Amino acid sequence: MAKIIRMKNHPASAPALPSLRAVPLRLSSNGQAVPLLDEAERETLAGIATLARFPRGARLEAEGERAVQIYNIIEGVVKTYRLSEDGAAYILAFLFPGDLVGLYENGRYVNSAEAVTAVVAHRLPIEALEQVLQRDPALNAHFLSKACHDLRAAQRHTILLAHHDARTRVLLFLDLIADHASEITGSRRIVALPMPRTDIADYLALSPEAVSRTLHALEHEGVLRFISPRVIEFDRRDDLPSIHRQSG
Amino acid sequence: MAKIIRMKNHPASAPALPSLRAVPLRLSSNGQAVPLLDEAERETLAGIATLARFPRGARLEAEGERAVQIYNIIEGVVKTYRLSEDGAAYILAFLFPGDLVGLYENGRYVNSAEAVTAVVAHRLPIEALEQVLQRDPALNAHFLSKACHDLRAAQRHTILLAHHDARTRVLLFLDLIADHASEITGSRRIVALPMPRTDIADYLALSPEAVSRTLHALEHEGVLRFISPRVIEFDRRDDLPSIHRQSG
DNA sequence: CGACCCATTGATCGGTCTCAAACATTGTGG
DNA sequence: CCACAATGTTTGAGACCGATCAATGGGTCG
Repeated sequence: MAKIIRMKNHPASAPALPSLRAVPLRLSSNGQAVPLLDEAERETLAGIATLARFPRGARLEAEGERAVQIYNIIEGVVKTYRLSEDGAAYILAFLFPGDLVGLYENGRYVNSAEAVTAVVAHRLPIEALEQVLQRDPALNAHFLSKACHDLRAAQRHTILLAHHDARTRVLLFLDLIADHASEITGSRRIVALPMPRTDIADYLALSPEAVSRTLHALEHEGVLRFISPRVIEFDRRDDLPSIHRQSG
Repeated sequence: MAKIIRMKNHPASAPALPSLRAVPLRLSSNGQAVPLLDEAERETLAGIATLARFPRGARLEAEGERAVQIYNIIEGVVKTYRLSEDGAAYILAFLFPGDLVGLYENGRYVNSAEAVTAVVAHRLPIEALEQVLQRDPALNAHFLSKACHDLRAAQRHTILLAHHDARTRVLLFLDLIADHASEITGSRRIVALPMPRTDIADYLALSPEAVSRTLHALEHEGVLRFISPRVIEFDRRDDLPSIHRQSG
């Protein structure tokens, strides 16, 4: 059961148009993430996009490579990471449908990216994308909103790591992942963890053993319940510091 | 000695125009941070900006406040942070001249910001700024570049925190701060630390005691030398994992 | 010169890492 | 359909490192 539960139905013959999901900068009704692009903007992006499919474990890009394209995820989960010299991985983010993959600097990718599950994505050539953004200020503004959204997400990750105890980190992680891959079932939520424990550990800066121990300690506390190793029933704790919530 | 060493000379009567510093997205000669804006763009921003001065310790904005303006730092150092319920602070970034302060979401500031030193900044009203960006796609693209730059900086912070040992965190911090506030003196560099140990600790997710101990341990190793508690002579170590360097 | 903030140092405690091994799950081929 | 292999996951025991609590020392500014 390694696939996201909340999966949209879309026939393989007609994949969804490009889409950016983010919490808007301006005041909106609720502080939740919403699709930023209107139909015309999605069509504009589709005009320069080609479809790409990746099996689980495939690498979308590598740190230091010349950046020629970015990806817009339609379906599946991607992780971005860096490798240290001793082989340890530092996972920077898990990316979901509506996210962009391919942050670059000085013409080269900053991070590596790998498919955690099977992934379908739009491939957007950088050259064409920059021209489109230059001609369409509103679209450019949406990419700026998305960048700000990702910056806030990175800051939440920072705050997660700033907590010393494994318990808080794991709870914050579950809270984070539940926003993307969960399904409400009565008063509790079923949360699917698309990635192995090692990836969770590399994201939380914990050992896989500590992740496992902490999850089971939380089960004994009654905070969550295992349905399978990758699927848990989880009721968001309200005693988490409000500082970590999506919309402050 | 709490002020930045590498300080530009500018008469108080004619403050510098707004400026954005970042590593460009596109391939450039060296991978270093450079001013993004040309003279016309700086004048455009100056047209909507008003000058603001803050003494050390002044708060520029608070988490949750309605966002009406952002700041472009001309001189001084600002920290952005969040407070947890028990009063602990999580410092997310130290910001320097050429940086922007005031990340917001859903119309409200995400973080609090406070002047670490005396600060001079341009106040940019959000409403006017968005109109200017809408009319000037190139300027908009530069703000996108800056957002990507800040995202990469946040990821570097994440990787810093992912390291377990205090020694590595402190070395990475010194490397980071040296890019902004250092002066070459022969083969070594004089690095000024504008902030107290408690702020360093809150940025590194260490206790102030651990920061102090680690700095002195590094002095005993010969990696650095104290000139005063806030000024050290520091030669960038080459045995740091390359993963952390500014340009990969 | 004194008061306050900041920085440093010391001892104990606790939590996570590490190393090691058993167990479960998934996918594959006979 | 079952046996097997390869991941992936869980559990256990001891060592290490930074947090914590407490107290002293130093700098700076009024």
